[in-house]
Amino acid sequence: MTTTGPADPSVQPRVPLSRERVLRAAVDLADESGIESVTMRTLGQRLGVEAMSLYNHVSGKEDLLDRMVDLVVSEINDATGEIAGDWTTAMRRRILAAREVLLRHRWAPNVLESRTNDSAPLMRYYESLIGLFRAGGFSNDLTHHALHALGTRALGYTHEPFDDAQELPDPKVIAQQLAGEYPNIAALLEGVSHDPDSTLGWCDDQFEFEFAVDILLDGLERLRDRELATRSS
Amino acid sequence: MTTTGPADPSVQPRVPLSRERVLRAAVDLADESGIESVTMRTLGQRLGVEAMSLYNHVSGKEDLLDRMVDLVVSEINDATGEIAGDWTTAMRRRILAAREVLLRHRWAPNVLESRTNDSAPLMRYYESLIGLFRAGGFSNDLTHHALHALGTRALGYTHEPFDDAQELPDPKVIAQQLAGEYPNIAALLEGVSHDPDSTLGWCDDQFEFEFAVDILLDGLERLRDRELATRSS
DNA sequence: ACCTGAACACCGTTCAAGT
DNA sequence: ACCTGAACACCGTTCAAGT
Repeated sequence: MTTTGPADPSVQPRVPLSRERVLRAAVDLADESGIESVTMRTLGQRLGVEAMSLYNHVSGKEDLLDRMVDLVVSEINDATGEIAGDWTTAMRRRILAAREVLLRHRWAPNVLESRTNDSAPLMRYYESLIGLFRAGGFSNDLTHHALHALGTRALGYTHEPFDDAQELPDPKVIAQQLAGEYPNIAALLEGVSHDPDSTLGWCDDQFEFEFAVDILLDGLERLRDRELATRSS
Repeated sequence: MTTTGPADPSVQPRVPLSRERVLRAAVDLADESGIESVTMRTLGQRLGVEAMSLYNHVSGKEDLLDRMVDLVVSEINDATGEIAGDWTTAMRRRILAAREVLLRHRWAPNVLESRTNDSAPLMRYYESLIGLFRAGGFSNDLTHHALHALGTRALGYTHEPFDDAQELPDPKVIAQQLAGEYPNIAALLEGVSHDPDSTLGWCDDQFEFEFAVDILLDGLERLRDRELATRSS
């Protein structure tokens, strides 16, 4: 068995705390146990240190959260920076690549939205998206509207009001329970039993996300074409 | 001056606490001072009672938040229930009416998304939306995808990653500061100075919201028409 | 049946003290 | 320069006690 005496350099307490290590540990902790488990005390514990030591590397909880978001958005930039090509396919691929990153950090969207300070990595991401729109022939105005229309989908995620209602049991059973009070919902749920190709009854998040992105990108492209046509006339 | 003796029925402590009063007070408090100010202690204080008394009318903080959301969604149902007509205009008007309600309760979207229990008023709202789609000739599948595509916009709101960056000072000044690091963002911001009709530089939330809703509704209608065409062929 | 006071287990954070 | 222990001001919540 290996000795873990104070001279052993592989032993935990030897590696010194740093801002970098604190932030990485916070992201890992949030990935594993959820953002609500990221408290100064548990984070310190994970790093083998008292909570108060963290304040030497981070100015407080808000700063910690700001920098955690920065790390995640930097990951998005790394994953999407190289993606180029004609604007619709490039935009689509970037958005889906961003989505993959966020699926690894499910706490990130909510934290991102709670931030009030702007983030340099986020600026860089939008810088690159705007470049794509402009190269695709979009006017300033249409680019602006397009960013708003995509909203958080530009970053690869979306909020849905029924986020947690997705682990449904057999939709047919539920449909019968709801038939009295909610006939339309019940009929919708029953749709799945009559049509074997239906995607109803379970929700394929990836499909639904792409479905919505495609509607938006198609619509935006149509508006750009119209814009180009009126401009040249 | 009026006497406020113990026999005066108009004096505050006389009106007894009730579940209804607790919930109304909580919504009012959140509207006025933000959701973070809704603590059991401050809510009790507002009602002239100790925090612990609230537990006689509400099973806890989570229950309180559930019911606060229910109140707001009920308001949406009241505002939208009567709106009928051909599906695009009816859907559009309902969504915009829901938006007006949520603009009066800005804390509601975030709380709604943090809920894990499903809400009867929310079910009723979706029941009515689904009815609109079905009456408009949408298949079960397309109705399902449509609800996902609309996402929270079906309820009249949307999350944008730059929510707080909207009280910008002069966009031209910002553009110059950003020109070095973010040339595309800067160019976008400068667009406003070259085009007097541009909507850039400030963000008209209502315009942007309707812009996105219209893209989605147009796209959905197009898909429905295609669906109807293939079905009848 | 409803309300209260004291207490508990958690937060983030400050500060004086250690090395 | 970095880490610690004790303390403070907040949370939500429990519980025994009052009326």
